[in-house]
Amino acid sequence: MRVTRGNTGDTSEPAQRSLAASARRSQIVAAAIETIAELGYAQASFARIAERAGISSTRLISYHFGTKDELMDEIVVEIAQSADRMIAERVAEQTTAAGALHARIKAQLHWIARYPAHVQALYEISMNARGSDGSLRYGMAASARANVDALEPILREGQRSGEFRAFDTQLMALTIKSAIDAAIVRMWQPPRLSVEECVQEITTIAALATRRSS
Amino acid sequence: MRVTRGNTGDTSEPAQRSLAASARRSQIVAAAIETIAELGYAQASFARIAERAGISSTRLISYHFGTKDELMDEIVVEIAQSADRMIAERVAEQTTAAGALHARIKAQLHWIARYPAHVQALYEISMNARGSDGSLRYGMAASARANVDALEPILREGQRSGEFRAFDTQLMALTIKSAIDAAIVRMWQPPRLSVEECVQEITTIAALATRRSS
Amino acid sequence: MRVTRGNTGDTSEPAQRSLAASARRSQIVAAAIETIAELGYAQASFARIAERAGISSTRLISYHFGTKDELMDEIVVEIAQSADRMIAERVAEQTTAAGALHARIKAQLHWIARYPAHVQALYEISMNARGSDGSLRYGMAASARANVDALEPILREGQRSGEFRAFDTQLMALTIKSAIDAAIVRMWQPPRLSVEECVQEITTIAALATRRSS
Amino acid sequence: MRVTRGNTGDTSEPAQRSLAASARRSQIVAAAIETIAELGYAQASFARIAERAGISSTRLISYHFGTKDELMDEIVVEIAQSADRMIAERVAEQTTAAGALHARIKAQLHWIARYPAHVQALYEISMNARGSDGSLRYGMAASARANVDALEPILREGQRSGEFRAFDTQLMALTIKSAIDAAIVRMWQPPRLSVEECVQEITTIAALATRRSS
DNA sequence: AATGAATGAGTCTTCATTCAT
DNA sequence: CATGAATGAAGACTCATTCAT
Repeated sequence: MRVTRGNTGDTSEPAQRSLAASARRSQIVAAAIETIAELGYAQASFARIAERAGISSTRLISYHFGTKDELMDEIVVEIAQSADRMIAERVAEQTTAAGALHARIKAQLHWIARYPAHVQALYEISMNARGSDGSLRYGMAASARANVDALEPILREGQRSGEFRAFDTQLMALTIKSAIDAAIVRMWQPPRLSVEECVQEITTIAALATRRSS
Repeated sequence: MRVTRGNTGDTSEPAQRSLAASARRSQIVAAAIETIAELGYAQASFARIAERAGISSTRLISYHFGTKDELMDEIVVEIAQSADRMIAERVAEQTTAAGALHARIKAQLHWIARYPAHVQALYEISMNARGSDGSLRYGMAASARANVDALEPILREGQRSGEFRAFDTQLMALTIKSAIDAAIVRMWQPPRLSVEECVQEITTIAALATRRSS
Repeated sequence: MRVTRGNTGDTSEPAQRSLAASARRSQIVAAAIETIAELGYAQASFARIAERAGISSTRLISYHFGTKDELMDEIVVEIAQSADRMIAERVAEQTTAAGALHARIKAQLHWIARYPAHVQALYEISMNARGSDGSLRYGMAASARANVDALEPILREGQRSGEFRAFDTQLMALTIKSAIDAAIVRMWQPPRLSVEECVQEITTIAALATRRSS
Repeated sequence: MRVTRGNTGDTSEPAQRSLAASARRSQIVAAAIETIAELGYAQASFARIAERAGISSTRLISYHFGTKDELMDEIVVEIAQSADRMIAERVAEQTTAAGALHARIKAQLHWIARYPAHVQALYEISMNARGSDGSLRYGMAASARANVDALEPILREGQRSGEFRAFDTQLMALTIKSAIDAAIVRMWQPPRLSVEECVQEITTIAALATRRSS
């Protein structure tokens, strides 16, 4: 991992990205996501990303994004927004904690089913991108954190309202998030389950694991 | 230019490793595990491994293991055996499926707590080691497969004996495995839970998710 | 470990070489030819070529040519063109087969005398450059083939017109080509013969070996 | 090419090879010849030779031969003796220069046809083996010299006796040697000529090129 | 907004040879 | 007669980044 020195020498890098990201930027981000998803983080060199993006020189990437880390930052944000757009609204309209939990699991699984490359890429990046000191740039659980952070309030609310039993909310949130990850494998590797089947199984497990014992 | 042709090139690789792996081999494997766990797979170069092992030249590694892939193979086997030694016997003495499931979760979590570097390293290797065609050498779920394969028979037996309800055994196995992974995060990242607390939480969840509804 | 996948790895190899090969490319090709001629193919490492070319890093070579094989391809083409430019026209103006044969031998020998390094380098490359399967990249007779292919039509025409006797045209072409190679030794190793003396001897031999017996 | 330092340290290398070369030595020499013939000089590493010889360690090679150069020396001698045994006697019984020339060409071609690997290996070694100063260890024409040195006396005798016309005997010897080399290509690369056909063609050419004009 | 040229550090692997026993 | 262990040098090639225009 290279020591990032300030790019003092460069004279003409676009100082502030325009509000509407340029087509070039999107093109590169898309190519990077595909490349990372397919070949893995370590193999996703500027050269291979450029090749997939159909641009002649890697210089365009560093021109638009500066360093590789900055490109990754943008990718992570892009993917997170993609998921949020699809998930948040479906949860908002729920009134009970159990309903919100169910809705969130369902929406999450549907997003995963729809954007497999995004899932893979986010995973690769969060597990491999490291700073110059060797530590993970996005944290080992970066891909998890967003989901966990969104799940925990639901769980706490369920406990407060009496819908859910007592348990460690953070670990339960992690477990549900992990169960969703498990469903990814079940959806992608034969013998495959459908999205709906996974939703059925996971929501059942979540319900059993969280509800007050009768 | 490289005439790829097995590793015939290595002058005199020890043809048959002695039954008790040499001290040097163990030393290198241990250093490699530590390096991978701390810095990640991509950063675990021969140079860094050699440095940690306290040997003068990277040549010693390729001398003993041939290629990096072969070193990784040995590490994976070593780690798997380490886990098996600790887990298998504790499960064997159980008579009920629920008991076996409980014992396995507990033993697994204790192994994880005891050998964190092994866990990390196995994870890094299985997620990053790739063959020349770009595919994962140990499969995306390699670190999972062993556990899943061990869990599923327990679940099926539980369904057969009537202890467990009906569910997709493979997905349930994956989910339990993932719940254990989730506990890893909970054990390692503050605010930390103790091993016993994790055992308590996870076994409860597993019991609730699998038992016949009353 | 190496993910062999074309030379996608090179960050930004110049996509399309400008029509007039850049000065740098020519400089490197020239240095490579000299190095190969003097030290032999196996010793002509990027490091030694770079040193002779007076460039700071071997990276410049792989930047401009990608791989060593591609550099060799360029050298071979360059040398072949050099020879063709000098030889073809002198043969074209001949009207008889005997005349053409004589002209070709003469032109070939003059080219050899003038570009000894090119001759040596072409020889070294064709005899040593090998593909990943171990086979010769340019064929054992690559340096010969061009000459043989040029000679054979002349010989066949001579037989057709009745100037020449019956013989195996391919073997005769090979023999004449080899006789020219023999003259190389005679020109370069003491006691030396002059180019003209060699022309005289070889054309005499060729004439005697091909003409219709009286 | 490594600077050969005296092997002062080694305590037990066989000081003088026994008169009858040991079976091990022959085995290694044979494996080396095959390896060089098939893969080329540069690829004929100790490791690959050992592999083909079926011995476990390259140490055996350096044990028996000291350095690679010494192994090559032995190979060259071995091959030269092989050829001499087969050729010399057939020439000796000739009484005329033309007869001797004919006999030598024939015997040479038959040896080539019979020991193709020896031919290839000798060629590879003479063209590639270099000393620490970069110069060819056996000379560019090493494989040629023996034949040339044997041919020239025949040619001079033929000129003295009046059988042959005036020509540069050294160049003629080289040319005939080269014509034989040409026949190698003709014998080994399709469309193939038989040995006898090659003998016929080459001896005809040699006769036409050398005899007194009528 | 884009591009060509250049670069130094780093990767794994291969090499013949030497030190021990 | 044989072998296991170790080694330093060198190989081609890949990497993200910077300098120019």
